[in-house]
Amino acid sequence: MNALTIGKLAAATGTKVETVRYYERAGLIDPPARTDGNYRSYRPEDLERLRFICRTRDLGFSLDEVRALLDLAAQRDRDCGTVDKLATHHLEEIDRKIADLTALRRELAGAIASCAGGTMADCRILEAFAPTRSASQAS
Amino acid sequence: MNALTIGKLAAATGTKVETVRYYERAGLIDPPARTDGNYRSYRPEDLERLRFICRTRDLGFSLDEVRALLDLAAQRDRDCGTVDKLATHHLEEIDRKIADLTALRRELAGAIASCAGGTMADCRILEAFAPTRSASQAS
DNA sequence: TATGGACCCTGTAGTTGGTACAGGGTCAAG
DNA sequence: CTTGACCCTGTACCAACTACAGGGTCCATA
Repeated sequence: MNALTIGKLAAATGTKVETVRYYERAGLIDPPARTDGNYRSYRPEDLERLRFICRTRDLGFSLDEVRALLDLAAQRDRDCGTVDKLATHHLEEIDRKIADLTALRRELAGAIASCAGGTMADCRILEAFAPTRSASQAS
Repeated sequence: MNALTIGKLAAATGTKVETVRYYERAGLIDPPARTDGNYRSYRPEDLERLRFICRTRDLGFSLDEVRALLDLAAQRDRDCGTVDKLATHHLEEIDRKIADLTALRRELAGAIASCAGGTMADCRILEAFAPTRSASQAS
């Protein structure tokens, strides 16, 4: 009745049709029923599932992690400690990335700040990128 | 005399041999001279160049940007404003990434904090990943 | 001198998470 | 009945490597 075409499903979640098909190939969503004309026909639950996938992807989980979360969510009687572990691990990774980017940002900002213009030959930014101070001599 | 094999070059920069060959294919480093046995033979300048590439890659520049920086650095008499622009633009991107990750971190941390354990069925983390509160009813 | 192991060569395929066609079929409105 | 929007499959492409497979080279040691 309230079946959805792939286009509607994609539109409802802000994904692209190709991405939905890709998720099917990747085993994140089950192959749906087909209409007489061989169109994919989705049920409301499929929309929920896709929304879950989009949300977790937005939160930076890899497709493998999303798969794991979906599997876990399906086992409704089990303890949710595993989910907590997965999420916490992901949080740590995010923290690592932020720390890396912050360090990198400081370095780059320092290099930029030290440049007073002029020619390439005495550009402090390029100098900061060259690992030895003699990087630009010699023939 | 002080010619380097690809292995030495890679070791001296902390890259892998395959990566060096990849950079050659990608046009970041010139095809070096070959020995009688058809081994690549690198000069000290090549080491400098590879170090520059590694350093800028570490700072998060894309290979395209690295290529541009290398081209710019070679034009020693020109004004270095372009380098400044490229670096500043990259810095802005890093800031964007940090901001994105920070927002995401907050969301994820919130979800994790709200979970008090129990079964999947009442896991707050999973709930936070489900976009509608009715995501788990109906057969 | 022979041989073994460390190194090098080319070429191709895989990774992640999609995106972009090409070349068709289907469906609903006018 | 035609037009245009949508759908189908299959394949190739993106970054930036990485990992083989199947061979060749080099050199130290027995």
